[in-house]
Amino acid sequence: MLTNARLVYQPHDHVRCINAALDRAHEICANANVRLTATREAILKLLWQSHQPLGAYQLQQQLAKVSDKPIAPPTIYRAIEFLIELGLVHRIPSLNAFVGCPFPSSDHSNIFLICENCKTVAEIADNRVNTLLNTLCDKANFKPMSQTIELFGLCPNCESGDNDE
Amino acid sequence: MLTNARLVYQPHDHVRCINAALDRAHEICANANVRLTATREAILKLLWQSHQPLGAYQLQQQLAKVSDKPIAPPTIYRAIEFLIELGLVHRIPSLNAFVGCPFPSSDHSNIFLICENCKTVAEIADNRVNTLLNTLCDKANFKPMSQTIELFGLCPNCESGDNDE
DNA sequence: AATAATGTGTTATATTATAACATACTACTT
DNA sequence: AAGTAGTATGTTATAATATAACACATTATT
Repeated sequence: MLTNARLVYQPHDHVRCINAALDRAHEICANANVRLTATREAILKLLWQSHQPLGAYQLQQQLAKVSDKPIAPPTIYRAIEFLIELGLVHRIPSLNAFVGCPFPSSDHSNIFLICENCKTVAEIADNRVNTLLNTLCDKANFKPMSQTIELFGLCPNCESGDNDE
Repeated sequence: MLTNARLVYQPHDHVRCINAALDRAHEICANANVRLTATREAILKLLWQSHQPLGAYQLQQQLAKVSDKPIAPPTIYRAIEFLIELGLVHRIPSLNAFVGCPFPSSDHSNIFLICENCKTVAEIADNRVNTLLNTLCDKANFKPMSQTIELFGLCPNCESGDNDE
């Protein structure tokens, strides 16, 4: 099992998250021989500012603060698309929002723990889940290609009464 | 395990699907002491016309053919909300669309098999999945409340080369 | 029939996402 | 270094999805 849950739910040095993510991104882009342009990197960085997913228009607003020129939605969506294709970012469909992937090079079971209170999202990858789902698909004669598993509930901080918003 | 996959992927008497769904709906509404109004019933019926999810505006168009008056989005969304709350309908977040639930009274693991070719959606409920996911949540100290599991791939008909659109 | 509760109509608008075409940048070739 | 193909972004407009706010209608109950 692979997860960033422990980290996400604890106070931690967030700069390290960001730097680690950017390092991974540079490496992955280099290997894939594609360009991590300024806009793309800026968006990835913004997505790692917290463990709460951001929508495209939130990203636009945040970018406006950083950059001098306003950036229009198509550019945002293009950059997001790029990052998703490389596995660096996930879309959380039920939130219409995007979050950085903590283990972009690993197998993706794409299990998201979404806190309904503070909106924090942690991710899990677990082979047993994939195995089990594959078994179910087999029985149904369904050939799975990709998946998104969204679990909604309360993170440890919010369940214990904290309001960590 | 509970699923409608076999049924969905085979030619079948569709009128029975619809009638069964409406019967269940009437019963559930009666038990809950809420009203299955004409609009709500019409929308549920439309959602059972096929096993392909429909968006709110598709529902609106279909309704326009049936009803005399045009029905505005808020009414559609209200009816959908009602049906979802009763467990009669699911939202498929990645499609922004809605589909009838084949076993509204049972435990919901909410596993959707979404065919990327013909868009057909089958549903599975399986306790092992829930058990496993609960175990993972426990380890992460996350308290799950609800979930949506979307599996994208090819249904048996589309994988075998048919184009069952 | 009066009333409260529930459901729908109506208008406007918010939010999310993409199409289509123009321009700019990058890397490679010669 | 200039030309060129490929890639990335800018720009404008608009499509698609969803909801807010308030008015009116219907239903159930007394």
